[in-house]
Amino acid sequence: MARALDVVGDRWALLVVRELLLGPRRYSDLLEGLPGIGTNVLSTRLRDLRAAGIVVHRRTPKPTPATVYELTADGRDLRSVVDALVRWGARRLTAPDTDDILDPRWFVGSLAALIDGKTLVEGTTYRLDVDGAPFTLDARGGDIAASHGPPPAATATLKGTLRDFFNATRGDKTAARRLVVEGDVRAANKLLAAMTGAATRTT
Amino acid sequence: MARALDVVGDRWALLVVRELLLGPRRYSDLLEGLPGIGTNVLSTRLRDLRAAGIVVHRRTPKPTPATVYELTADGRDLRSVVDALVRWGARRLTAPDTDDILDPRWFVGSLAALIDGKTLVEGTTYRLDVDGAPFTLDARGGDIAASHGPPPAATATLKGTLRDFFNATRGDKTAARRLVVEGDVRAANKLLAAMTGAATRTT
DNA sequence: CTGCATCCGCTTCGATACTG
DNA sequence: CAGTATCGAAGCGGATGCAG
Repeated sequence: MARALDVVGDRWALLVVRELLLGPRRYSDLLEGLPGIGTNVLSTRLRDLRAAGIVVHRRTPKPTPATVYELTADGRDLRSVVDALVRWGARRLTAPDTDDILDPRWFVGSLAALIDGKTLVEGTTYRLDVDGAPFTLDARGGDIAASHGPPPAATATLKGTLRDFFNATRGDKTAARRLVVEGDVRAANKLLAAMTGAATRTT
Repeated sequence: MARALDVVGDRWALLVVRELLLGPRRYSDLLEGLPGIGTNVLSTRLRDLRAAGIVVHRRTPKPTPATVYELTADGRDLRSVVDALVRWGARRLTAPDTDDILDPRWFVGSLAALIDGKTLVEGTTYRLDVDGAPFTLDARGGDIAASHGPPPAATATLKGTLRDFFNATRGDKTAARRLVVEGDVRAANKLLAAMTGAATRTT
């Protein structure tokens, strides 16, 4: 464990990994996704994570010149660590302070960790539109992989505000009913059922 | 996750938790179990962890006056986080450097995280004597709980040097055969089989 | 505009020394 | 044994500068 903490024990390392678990991101995306990190710290973290073989950066000269950072296979394996932290931290999140949950990305990432993927049908792909931002939820191998951006093809789509999504995970069925469902209604209801109360479950 | 890291994201916090997962410990035990921590940092961490409801300290006036620190239920739940880190870090532990693995406590704690508890018989209690230090391994609920000290009653006992134990987890069958088995041989062999190659498995 | 590097004030760390 | 006090060094958060 000490070896693991040598690599991802720094204050921001796991938060950077968490951002990249949703898909590749640019330097400035990471900066705004990690409020308060400071540009020097981010560049140092990225360099360290790159040296540790957790992150790679790649240029995308296709449409616009930019560099994106993404996780290696080793980095993606940190999802078990991130998920464990999310699950443990979710129970201590007693008060849904208005300032606490700001970013749809954070919500979707946590959601994937909190839902029991085994209650969903293997291979189902969901599209979530949270405050207008599209995300993909993929049920495979008994757990759920989240990524930003819309899926090529979705089994079902859920749309709604971040607040309604959030309250739904805390057991608010009224909020859950406010979410707009499209596509396979049966599949959507399975996800809704799994979501409901996800943040308050002990497991 | 940010909330979780607020509490256990500090440099030594999870290492302190890891020590206490093996059972209650005194201040000076923790100091020597965490090389390089510095007494002021330890006292600060313990105060913070106590304020967060993860650790409590209790006086034991029975035989000798001393203060022991132990985890609350919330603190014990961090085992999933610690185990995830151990499993992730184990694969990066390529070289079995002679200086890397020093403490039998660290080995036993990692072992419990790396073994698949479902291959053992529910309720089995093992005693491990590693370099003469006794430990308890309890198979319950599909995973394995490790603690320091001998069990009241053991189904089987394994004795050996730390090096032999360690090499056994890396697939060295010669080292595994050097371990002395007492008690229920069938149960002991189940554990040995689960141990063998535990550190190199991908899962 | 993106992807950093540099400087600066401040907190925290690690080590040592000291006390109830 | 169980910490507190002190101190230099390192790292963090923030602002700014700057090349591609």
